[in-house]
Amino acid sequence: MTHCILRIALDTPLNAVFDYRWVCDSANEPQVGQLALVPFGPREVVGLIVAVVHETEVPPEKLKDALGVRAQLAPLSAEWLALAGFAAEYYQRPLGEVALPGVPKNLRVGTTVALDRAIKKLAKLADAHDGTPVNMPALNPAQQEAADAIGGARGFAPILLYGVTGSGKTEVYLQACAQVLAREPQGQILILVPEINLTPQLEGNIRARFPGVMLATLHSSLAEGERMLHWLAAHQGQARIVLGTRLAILASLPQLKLIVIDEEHDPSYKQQEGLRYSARDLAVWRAWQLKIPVVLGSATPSLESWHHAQAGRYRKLELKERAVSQATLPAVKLLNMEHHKPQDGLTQPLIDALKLRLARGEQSLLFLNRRGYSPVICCESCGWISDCQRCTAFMVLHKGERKLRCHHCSLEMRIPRHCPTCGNIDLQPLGRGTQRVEEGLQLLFPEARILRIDADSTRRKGSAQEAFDTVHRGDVDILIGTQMVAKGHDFKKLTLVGILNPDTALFSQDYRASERLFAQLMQVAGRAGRTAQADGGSASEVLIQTRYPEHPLYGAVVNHDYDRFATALLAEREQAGLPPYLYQAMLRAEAPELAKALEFLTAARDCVPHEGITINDPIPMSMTRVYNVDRAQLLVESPSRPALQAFLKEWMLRLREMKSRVKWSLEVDPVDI
DNA sequence: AGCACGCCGACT
DNA sequence: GTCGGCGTGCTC
Repeated sequence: MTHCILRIALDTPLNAVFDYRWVCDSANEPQVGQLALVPFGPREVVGLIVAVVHETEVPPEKLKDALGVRAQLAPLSAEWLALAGFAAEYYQRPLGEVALPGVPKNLRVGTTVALDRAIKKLAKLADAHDGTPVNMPALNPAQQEAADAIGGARGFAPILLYGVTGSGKTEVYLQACAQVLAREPQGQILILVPEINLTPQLEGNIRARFPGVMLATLHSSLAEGERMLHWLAAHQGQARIVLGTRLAILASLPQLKLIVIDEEHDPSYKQQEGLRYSARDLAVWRAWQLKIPVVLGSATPSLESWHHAQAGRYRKLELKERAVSQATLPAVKLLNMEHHKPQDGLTQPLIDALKLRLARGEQSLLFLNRRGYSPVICCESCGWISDCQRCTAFMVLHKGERKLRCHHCSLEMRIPRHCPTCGNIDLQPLGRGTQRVEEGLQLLFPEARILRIDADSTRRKGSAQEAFDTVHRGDVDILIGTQMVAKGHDFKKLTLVGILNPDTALFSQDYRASERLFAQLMQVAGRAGRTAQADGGSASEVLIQTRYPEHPLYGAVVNHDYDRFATALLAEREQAGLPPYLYQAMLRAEAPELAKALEFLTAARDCVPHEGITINDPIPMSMTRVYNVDRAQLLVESPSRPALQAFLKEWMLRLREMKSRVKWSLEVDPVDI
């Protein structure tokens, strides 16, 4: 019996590893990659063993004994540790903060009963390794070519699968998966989707197609017991297909042979708090590390991926046709709101188009990315508007609940009967959200079955699914919704899409806004006409109400021309010196007083030399105050990623030394500027 | 980040 | 007299 020292990463913002004593004979030492229970301050926590050594600098009186090693669990592989290590370094966070949050909570507590139970349960399940697919539909030639290219790819192979909405990308993934499963008897496949709740049919499709393989899902709304089981099934190599959201990119997958990122342009692949990683970027790194193919699928690829494809670094596979023969892309028309004055937010041509669909028994979808009744109310006589007391934002009118609500801090108040400043009783709603459009529709079409789907109408768990089921059953004539309705769904009877107020994003300060708007419009337009019309006649259409019909973005949407739009946008980015031609990081600070936040950022700007790095001036964030805290930001740029990385590493050391009381955080490759 | 320790205001 | 406010300091 001797002692060894376990060097352990813990889930704490402290940028350090911690050493613990452990009694073991030298033949039976714990292994790197195992989890261990240790005392940490007044608590007991589970950490990750990153080294087993025999000496330590830590003075003996500080050194504590580890309490236990999770020996039942196979160590996390060296490759997985390297992935976590890379992410930690790249995003400038401590290793423990990257490696541990993805580990199921039941593995991170003092007791191992849940772990032992899960291991036993999985051992009972027969190893389902028969990758033979059933009911494989025939592919069209372009789909077949893509599936074969992915299935046949060897080594590191980043592939951009660029296919119009409805072109059958999912079928390509599934058949490529079938090829990989057949070739690699133990191989695992990771499929990432933006939001699992919006793609419930994908899980069903995979299960139905591959009845002989174990499928595990990983996403944030899993119950703890399930999360444990699924994580373990992936870690032990039993689950051969893992379907998950961005957090699944950090799953332990010892036999990983293929990664698929569906809708790779989707902003939800970027984590927006804590460790701000891009699951898409980590997926490409992971594929590179393991020398395996990675498929990035989209109808509107991110400019980053498009740029890589144009430069030949990614292989581009294109699906130009809709998969269902006779299902054509919808005709997109712009309705100039200067010519057609809207009533209740709807122009006459759109109203007529809705009438036509009602008469034909077809479905319509109205898209308005703004929930609530109206985004603000104001007093007509003194100009008072419904500002939030705690945020730089308006209180949104929710008429049904008779409340004003701030969408940023959730502050609620009753609708004032009269103006709080001048007493005038004539308070007017300004602008319109989905609730107000719904109300207008009910007046215009009293006989129609109208359904609203947004975050407010689907707050109860499972209610979103119920709502979508209602639409799929055909029990809805007009669907009005926010971006929730834009993704994924195949509405068979849908032949009209109306887009109500997209103009605001055209003139945003954020240079990525137009890229996002374009993707969103293409996505929602793609909901229409996904099935062949029986009579062949009732073509589907998309009507966009705008004040700027001459804007090139709309021109590109009308022509379904992502290619040209992306090329133009990339040229602009290159000329303006913006990503992907430049690498960025954002330092953000928050404090009760804006001046304190700005002061910190100014000090940060000057605290370290920065040759080859551009540090901009600190500025207040566009929404400066949220929940009584003022926020400011400092943008750092460099044309060289390694140079930026080297600078950030040094910078973080200095900033931590500053011991400022201001709360700050760094985001590498920021998406919201 | 947690969590404890520590030293000053309004309550049973 | 104490409950508790959040400043500051530590975690192998």
